[in-house]
Amino acid sequence: MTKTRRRGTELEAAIYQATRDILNQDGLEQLTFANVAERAGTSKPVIYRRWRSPFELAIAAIRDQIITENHGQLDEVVLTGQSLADDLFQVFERFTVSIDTFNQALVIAWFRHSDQQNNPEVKDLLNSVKQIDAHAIERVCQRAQKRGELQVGTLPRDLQLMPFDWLRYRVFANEPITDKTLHLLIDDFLVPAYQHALG
Amino acid sequence: MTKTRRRGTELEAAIYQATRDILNQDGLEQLTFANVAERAGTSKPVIYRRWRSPFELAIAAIRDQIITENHGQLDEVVLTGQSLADDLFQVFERFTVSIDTFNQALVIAWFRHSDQQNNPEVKDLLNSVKQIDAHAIERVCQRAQKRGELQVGTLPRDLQLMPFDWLRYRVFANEPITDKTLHLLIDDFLVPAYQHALG
DNA sequence: TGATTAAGAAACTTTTAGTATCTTATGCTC
DNA sequence: GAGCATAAGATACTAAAAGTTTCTTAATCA
Repeated sequence: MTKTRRRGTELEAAIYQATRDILNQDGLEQLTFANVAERAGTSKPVIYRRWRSPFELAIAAIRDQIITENHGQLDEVVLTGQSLADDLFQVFERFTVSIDTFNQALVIAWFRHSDQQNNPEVKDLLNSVKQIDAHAIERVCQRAQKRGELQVGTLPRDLQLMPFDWLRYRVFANEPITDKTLHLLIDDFLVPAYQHALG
Repeated sequence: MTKTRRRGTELEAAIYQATRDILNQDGLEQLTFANVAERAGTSKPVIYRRWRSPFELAIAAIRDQIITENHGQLDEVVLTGQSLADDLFQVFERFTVSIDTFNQALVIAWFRHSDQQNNPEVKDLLNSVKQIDAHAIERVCQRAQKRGELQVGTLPRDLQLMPFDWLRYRVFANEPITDKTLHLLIDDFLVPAYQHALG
């Protein structure tokens, strides 16, 4: 019989981890408070005291991961490419690592039929992620401008975010993302489009 | 007390309609057999006899709508544009009418954590929709080729489908789609990309 | 060291999903 | 048109899971 009890931040971290494990391994359908409690080695009331529903918990757990772990690094990737295309490839290769988690938040929002108006948590998450994505592209463009590949200027926000949207959609629709996919995106779409917009 | 009883196709149509109403108005979370039965003016056992779960019913109802009503018309849109950009606009404007329904199928697949391998119904749906979308683009390109705007050739499949993917993503992420959005997509992305690929 | 807070176990209540049974309307066959 | 097979729909039941309450005791802090 264990006499030790976790509490506070340590306990919450364990609950978040258990939540994400269930989401990734078994899917949203299996995300119940009972399952989370068992996996985190705690009990239902502990979880009920903190979150109102498995969905709130899921959003919190996803937020925790995106903000603290994965995504914050995207706009800090060290760019070493010799061209616009090279740099873009580096950004997107890093990006593909952490897509799944974010999509789950959107699926949850859809499932609950609550748009961002009703769901400030999801809205915040979305905005902070967009901010990071756009910044990564800005860095790439600035390097290309220094090289003389692009003229000076800033791309429209929707243009900046489009490749990220598309890659997320592919994951959502269960389409593979390979190096070839990324090269198609970069060579046939982005470089021509950027040159057209800043050319 | 009503003595009249619907059966067969008529009854199924009512159940499909009730299912879609619930999906659109209340979301997937509210899609239970009890709710569907009540809304369709029938009873639970009738529905249990035909479908195994609310998800199977949802896929069937969505399939019913996409195949029979909305989407089949996309590649039959009468194109009257004077340019590649005009024609593309006409296709996408028509496309935006029927996106929601399709995304719901993807959300359901995600929720159940079943990819297309496990879910032939979803796979079929996806493929038939992709076929239609790609064909619509092919028609537009052929017209542009006759006009001399593009060289002869066929775009890669992923390139053909990219704008549809992106628009679906925007709906999924609750981003607005306006005429301005479409013009950005067409003028800054597609036309340069198509000219690059067939230029 | 005593007081306060919160974790965790267990039992309980309530709700909902899923099933079984039965009556009777519908539509087909002879 | 009478009788028969099929399936709709009402009702009640069963089983499982969600959600809640209570209580004991570990952790933390004054």
